[in-house]
Amino acid sequence: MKPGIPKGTRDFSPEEMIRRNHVFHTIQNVYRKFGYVQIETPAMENLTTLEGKYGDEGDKLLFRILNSGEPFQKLSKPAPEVRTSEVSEKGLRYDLTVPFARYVVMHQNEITFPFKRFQIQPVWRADRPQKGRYREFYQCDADVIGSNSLLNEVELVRIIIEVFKSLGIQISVRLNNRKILAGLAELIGEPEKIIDITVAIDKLEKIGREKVVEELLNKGLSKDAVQKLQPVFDMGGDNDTILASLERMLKDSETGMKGIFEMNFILDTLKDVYPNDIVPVVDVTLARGLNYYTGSIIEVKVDDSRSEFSSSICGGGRYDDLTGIFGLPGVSGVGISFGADRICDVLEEIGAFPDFSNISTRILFVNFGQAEARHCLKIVSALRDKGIYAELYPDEAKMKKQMSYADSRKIPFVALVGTEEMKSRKITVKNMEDGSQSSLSIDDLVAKLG
RNA sequence: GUGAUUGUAGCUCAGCUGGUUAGAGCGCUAGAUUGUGGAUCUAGAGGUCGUGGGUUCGAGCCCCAUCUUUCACCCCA
Repeated sequence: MKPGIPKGTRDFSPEEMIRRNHVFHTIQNVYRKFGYVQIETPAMENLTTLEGKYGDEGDKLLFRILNSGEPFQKLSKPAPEVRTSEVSEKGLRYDLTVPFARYVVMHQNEITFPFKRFQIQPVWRADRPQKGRYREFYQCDADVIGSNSLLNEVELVRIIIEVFKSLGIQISVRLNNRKILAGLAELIGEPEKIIDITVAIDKLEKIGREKVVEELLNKGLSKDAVQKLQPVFDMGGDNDTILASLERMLKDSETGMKGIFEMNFILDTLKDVYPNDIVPVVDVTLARGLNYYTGSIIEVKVDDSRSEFSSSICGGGRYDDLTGIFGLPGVSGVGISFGADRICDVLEEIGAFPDFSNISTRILFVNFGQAEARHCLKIVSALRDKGIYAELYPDEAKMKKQMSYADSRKIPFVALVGTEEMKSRKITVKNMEDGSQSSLSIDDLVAKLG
């Protein structure tokens, strides 16, 4: 049998894992610094938990797990009409936010609100893989649930900026508010078409004004309604200009005005508290597909001359009632999610990973035979007790082979302890970089490597 | 789901309009060098040409199907 792995999944080599862990640890450290605590949830959830939370597209991309116990046994042979629900009741998680909402409801009596949790785990989507798109990928989520304060939004933006500063990636942050989009839909008298409108508007930059108008008309909007959206197409300038013109448009929409207020609050607070940070850009065209967002919407893209990466690498927003469907209404949450795999792709592309050579074994002991190996193991053990990464070559192989092993592992020192050294209680240490050799006591060696 | 694209040695890839025994570089193994890695030289191992059908006297090359790779659309981290 020829080995293989499912489409859109990947193996990670030791070198890649070092890099990936660097990203995970950087994000995790920032989360911890801001008071977030970690949880994990199962890879699979009940389909009832997952379905209907991500829109029609999302449901299509859910990986469904076949029930165990031969679910097809009772079915007739030639492709019977069978409802998915009859053969599958579990699915792999599509994101971390919905399972988190489920977690909050199930554990509401143990949780002290506001609850600030982070979660770093893989998610699965049955997408067609392409650039920056995998069927298994890691999300690094931080959410605050049980607090309406806009200070949470402010904090999350600050976290984003700190993370990417630590990683060394230049970014741009875009900010929008679902209430503004709802206000616009209200304004043109098509409040129930908010999703269609936002999805179309989102493409403005990509496909241009005419195509967007065409798409809106196709979705059943009247010419008059589309005409009313014109100011949105023309919107430009700095944040204040955009917000001012939105205010003119939405002055009669209570929801819309609330969205504008929220945006202003977040931007003003950021400017006041973090005057040196990059400023999020107000962007009415930012839609984000996830159906459950109700307030702020955040998206981060790479803005680095060294990178061509155009997909978003972090996103988030506020959802006012995600726990409601699980039976805990009136609890608002807001969160962000870093796409670790895409971030790794970007770091790779721009060569911004730190140098991780030499973080493993520092010294390898050559194996000359049973008695020598035993003697060396004692020294190795003493070194490890001092916190020095050391290892003994397990086989009594040829010198060349053992040296090559050290070389390919980039181990900087090799210890040669044969009968001579055992007698004199010394260790011959070879520096693999310059080839120099010296004869040292254990204490000298500890001092050299420690 | 739609439209393209890819698959030949462990890796990166050649392989002419279909024509004898499918090649190279790197890597690997052994030796030159039995207590010294990288550099050099020599030798060697390694392939059902993604898979299954078809066309043909003859298929790595043409046709069909399928899987896989990569990319765009849709959507998204």
